[in-house]
Amino acid sequence: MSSKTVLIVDDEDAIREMIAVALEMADYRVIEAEDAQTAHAMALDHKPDLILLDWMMPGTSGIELARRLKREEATAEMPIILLTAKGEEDNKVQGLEAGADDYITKPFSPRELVARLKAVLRRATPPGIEEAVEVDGLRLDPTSHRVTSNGGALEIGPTEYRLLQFFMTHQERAYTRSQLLDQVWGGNVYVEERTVDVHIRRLRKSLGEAHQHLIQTVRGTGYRFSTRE
Amino acid sequence: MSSKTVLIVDDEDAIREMIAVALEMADYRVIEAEDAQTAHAMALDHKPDLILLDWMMPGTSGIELARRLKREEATAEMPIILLTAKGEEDNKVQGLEAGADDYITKPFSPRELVARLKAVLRRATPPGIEEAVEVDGLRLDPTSHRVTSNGGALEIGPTEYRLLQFFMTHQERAYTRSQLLDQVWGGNVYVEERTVDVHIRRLRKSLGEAHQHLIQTVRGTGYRFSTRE
DNA sequence: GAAAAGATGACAATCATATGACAGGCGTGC
DNA sequence: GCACGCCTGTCATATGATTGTCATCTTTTC
Repeated sequence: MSSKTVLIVDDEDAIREMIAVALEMADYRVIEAEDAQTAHAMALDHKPDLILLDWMMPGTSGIELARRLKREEATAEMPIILLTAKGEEDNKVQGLEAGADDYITKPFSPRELVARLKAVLRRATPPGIEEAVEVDGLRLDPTSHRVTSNGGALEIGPTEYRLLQFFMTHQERAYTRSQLLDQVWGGNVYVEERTVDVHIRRLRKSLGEAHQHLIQTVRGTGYRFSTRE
Repeated sequence: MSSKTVLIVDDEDAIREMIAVALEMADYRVIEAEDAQTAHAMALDHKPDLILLDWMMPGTSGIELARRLKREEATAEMPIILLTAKGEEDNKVQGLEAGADDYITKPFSPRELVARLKAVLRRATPPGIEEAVEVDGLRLDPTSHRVTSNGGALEIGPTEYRLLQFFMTHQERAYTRSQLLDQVWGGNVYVEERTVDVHIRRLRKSLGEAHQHLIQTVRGTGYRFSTRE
């Protein structure tokens, strides 16, 4: 799962640092800006997935920046969370009007910050709709996350599920072990190529007699999912 | 019966107010938004039972918002009634195409508004919200707010009840912890994802031997309610 | 038949989920 | 106002599934 990038905009080093640490621990990538000007440029350059914006800053204020970002098409979709000192309730309305997606009052706990950030990100990224694939009575349904063989549910591990999903959406084509590692395991993991063999075996086992012929060995190359032959 | 929540979206304060009063008299809970942005957020956060949407608004228009709401899964099921100025008959087609469930022409009487609103709500209320759902001898009856297993009443906490209700009305589908938090806890609460595990356990415990197999773990993903396997 | 490539079974480390316990919050009844 | 019990969310720990690797066996190729 690729981690999300968060842009922190605050004029105080200490606060930026504190937030950055909290977010990095929660496995987000973090970029920082200490004024609105820089922040605006970074938003355009790095396209962060979310912006944490301090309300009060010297020069262009946070809320002004929020408005500006929402006005421009390139940045309008980026969710914004405003940070503000306590007890400024009317700011809240103003903030949400400016297009902020959420609003956190200082002081806040790292836990709260991360939780709300997650919630906002979740809302901003509607899950893609995936369709079921069916071949020869073998059916993989991403919605229920289930694989059935002629109607009967199959026992299948997470990796084998991903492997099968990849194969079923890329049929009739041979892949090397290396390609499969990239596609199914993800770009930069370090595992032995032979490991693919093992998972292929596990997948075949899971598929059972009825369908294991669909996973074919291509000698000297790798594997292929095919209904033919 | 718990009263329904209606989200009013209109840029004119006076109109919102007028409608709000009418609806509150008819015993609906009312929330308001004056632009599409806010409305979208509120729809996600508060999960209103129905949305009253002004056709013409500055910025994102009503119809655009309608389309967006229908496109996203979390809001697709919410019925929408479009409000529009008189004599724009062709809007009607466009509106219904965008997924609106009904269409009211301004000016309208409060009586008419409430009547059509009721009608739409009646039509739109899916089973499980008002009607009982039953699966394999496990029965959840929203009217009496009661769960029975082969006739015998079950001890079940509020959260577990909502969780079960959600599951029974969304069967054969895998949900991540995150999605369950959104759907069952509501969009704006911040709790640990692991908390879901605990409530799943409590729910399973409540269901007892007879039915706990219906709540299935989908390793690496989340949980699923299913009668199969 | 020998070499090369793939299949298979076993295994230990790792990771995700299940479980039990606990403390704070909330409402109820006294 | 106060004690009580229920519900919740969180944590630490237990349990069990999954993963990557290796050694060994089988098949294919020439």
